[in-house]
Amino acid sequence: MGRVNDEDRQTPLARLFAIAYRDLVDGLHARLRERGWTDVRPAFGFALLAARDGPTSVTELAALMGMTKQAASKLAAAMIDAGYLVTAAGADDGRVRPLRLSARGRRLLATVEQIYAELEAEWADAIGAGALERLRRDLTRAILASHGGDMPAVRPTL
Amino acid sequence: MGRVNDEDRQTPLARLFAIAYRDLVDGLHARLRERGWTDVRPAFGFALLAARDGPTSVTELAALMGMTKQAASKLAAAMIDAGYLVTAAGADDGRVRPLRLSARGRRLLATVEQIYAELEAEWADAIGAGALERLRRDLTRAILASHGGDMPAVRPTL
DNA sequence: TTCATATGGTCAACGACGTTGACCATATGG
DNA sequence: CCATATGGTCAACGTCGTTGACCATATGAA
Repeated sequence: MGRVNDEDRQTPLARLFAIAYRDLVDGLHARLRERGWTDVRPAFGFALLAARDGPTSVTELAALMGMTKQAASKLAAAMIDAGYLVTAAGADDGRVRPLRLSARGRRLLATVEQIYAELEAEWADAIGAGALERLRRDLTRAILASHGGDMPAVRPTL
Repeated sequence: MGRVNDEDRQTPLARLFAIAYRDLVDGLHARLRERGWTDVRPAFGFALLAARDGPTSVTELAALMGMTKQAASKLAAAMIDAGYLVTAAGADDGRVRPLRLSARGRRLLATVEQIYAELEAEWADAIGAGALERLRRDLTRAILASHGGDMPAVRPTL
């Protein structure tokens, strides 16, 4: 007793976050594959959410995901290729090309939301629903506090 | 009141983890740059920790970081190139090439630990030390629970 | 109207980083 | 002494993001 060994050292938060994130993302995509969605790339998830409530645009996507317009443009192209997004007409501004979910995209989104709910439910089983909500609340608070009250992009925009 | 808008929907845990992780990692590297460490790549951090308490090896590195031996080999080469690691002789097993911290690597590690402590202290200021430890405990518990009690690699080994 | 400037979006070249596959060197147990 | 496992490297490739150059449309001011 009293000796500080490796295990006594607290695991760095960064490591915990990295592990937790990959757990969820890998779990999601593993289950998607099990259910026949074999061409869903990890980056698709957040883009689907962005288009959930209405058309997005390349620039919006870029801001949400904290990447350049060029990268967002490639991502959108890949998702259009895969049949999850379609470019829609009808923007007031002639420069923007609205992106919206295709029928298949809506089906994927529904599946993603269902699987994701399962994953969070499993976390709740593991540590208790109360602890899970506490975790979400603490984490949200910490992030908001260090960003002046705004929820930042998935990756901070550089 | 009563209307469910975007902000009422709970932010997915995965998104929170992704943001939190990048916050810490980017914060660390930004401050390293400020202090003159300009050639530190994000992947170096966990490798430094691996070599903290004694020599590692490419295979150990690979296991810790959840990547292939080949990728770990490249990472080690980059860190040797940059002068943070040295290959040491003196393994019982003639196949392994022990990796240990150079003097410069030890100085970097000390700086990283100091900055990292600052970052966690800022989180503690933001949400309270108690809440931060609670967060760490809940998260650790959740991860361990879904991995049969072992702390997994940063990225799950495939 | 017209021009300067800002903004949405694309194309092309490149770089960082990981993967697979083939291969060599050393251990280790019949 | 050989079969097999394990530590490590080299080479080719894929994914995904970046920078830089560029085009098209808006917008405000002269």
